[in-house]
Amino acid sequence: MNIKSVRGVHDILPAEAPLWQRLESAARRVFGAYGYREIRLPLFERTELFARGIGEVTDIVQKEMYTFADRTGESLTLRPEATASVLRAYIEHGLHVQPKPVKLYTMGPMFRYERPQAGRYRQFHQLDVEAIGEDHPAVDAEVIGMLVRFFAELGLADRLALHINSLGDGVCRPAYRERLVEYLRQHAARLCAECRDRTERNPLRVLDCKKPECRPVLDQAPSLLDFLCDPCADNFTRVRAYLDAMGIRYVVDRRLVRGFDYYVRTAFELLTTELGAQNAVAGGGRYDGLVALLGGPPDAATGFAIGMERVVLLLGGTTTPCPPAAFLIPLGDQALTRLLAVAQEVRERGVPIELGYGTRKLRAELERAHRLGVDHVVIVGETELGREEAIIREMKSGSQRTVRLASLGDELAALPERASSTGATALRSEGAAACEVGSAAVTSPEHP
RNA sequence: GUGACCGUAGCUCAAUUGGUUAGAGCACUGGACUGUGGCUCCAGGGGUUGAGGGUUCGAUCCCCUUCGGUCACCCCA
Repeated sequence: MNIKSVRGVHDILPAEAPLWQRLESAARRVFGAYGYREIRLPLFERTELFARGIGEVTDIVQKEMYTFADRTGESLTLRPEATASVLRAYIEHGLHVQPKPVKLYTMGPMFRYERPQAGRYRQFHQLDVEAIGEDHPAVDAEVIGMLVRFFAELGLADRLALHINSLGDGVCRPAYRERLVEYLRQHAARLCAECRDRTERNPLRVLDCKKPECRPVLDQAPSLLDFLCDPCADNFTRVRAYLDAMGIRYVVDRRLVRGFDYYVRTAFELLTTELGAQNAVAGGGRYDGLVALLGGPPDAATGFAIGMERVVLLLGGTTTPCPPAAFLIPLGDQALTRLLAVAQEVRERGVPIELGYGTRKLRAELERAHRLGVDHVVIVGETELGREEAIIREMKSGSQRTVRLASLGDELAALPERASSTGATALRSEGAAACEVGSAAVTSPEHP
């Protein structure tokens, strides 16, 4: 039996990889402009880190972690999210001595043992951002502004809605929670079984229930926003004022909640209606208690995570490779030897070259060149070799010219540039179909 | 973890109530066309019908199990 990939994981094939490169380069560009620096982290940590950092009673820790014992018997876990690792590194390497806030981003795969579904996988990827050591509401607004800018950069701004809320803090939330539980118990008869159960376990999440029969009760439920203590209310007002000043549109969504106690005040999500049940493309908020909980200084922190698969789904489509500048067709072994050397030289100069291997008929090679979409083809057979010449054929017109074999490299390097030399996206000269060059595409200094 | 639907070639899909050698298009390779592409035609390579078991003279089709996919619940990115 053939070996197949594991459930819930997927390969990112060449047709799709340029989309990911586009995401990654947009992230580096945008986050860099806001002063964020990349941190690269291990994919697994001691299980204890996640158990403490995410919360023992959460679904993630209770049933979704990829946990295993290494050879010494120590319990390790593939990271289900990045925040705990970022903070662990922040504490472990004393990054807290740097000017605050310490602004970090990281990206890569996360692992959760869940049933796969549209926009949800067992190995998935996140872009993760954390601003640590500053509790000013402007940091929340600034981080949200960066998130919005990132999606604007990708052309997705008008397909996403920004929802924000305030979760209060350790002073005002307990009082609200008590009040909410009281209300939910009163109206338990009109709630679904799940909501009745959650009323005791995790009352804030009840507000999240999507079942229509629960809506009337939940819509009338007391709102956390009405219970915010003065400092939290002021904080939320200021966050919104900053967002308004930046011209960022949002809706205050009082159903937006977080499961863990260390989340305080600002919470936000970017939502879409285009991905089925998985409507959150990015989510974040403030978690002032977490650094201390993990054994660090009492530093405040705020941040967000972007689900990369979900962004790629929104971007949609696939890409076709950009054609090389020229296709070299040797006829026979001797010609191949010469053209291989020429190709090596021209590629050194950053010009993409495709090369035949002299094993097929000229006709077949030309057909292949045509299908690759190349503009120029070089033909060198016995005749040309004998004269130290090469034929350069312009495919569209069919016109050919003969050049000295010795100067073929210069001729090829001087071919008009088709691909955009700046971005990761270029248009084919035919105009219709877009093609992609790798984000590492090089333009040689001699040919800007 | 629960539920529904679905697995046939690299891709998109066929295959009479269960019927003998599982087909087509696209893609790939070659030929018609000895060293000159786009069009056309022909041919070829490719499949343990996801896997395992069962019923049957006979299973892609019916049954069971399992793996995977899709969607939803749960939860989240």
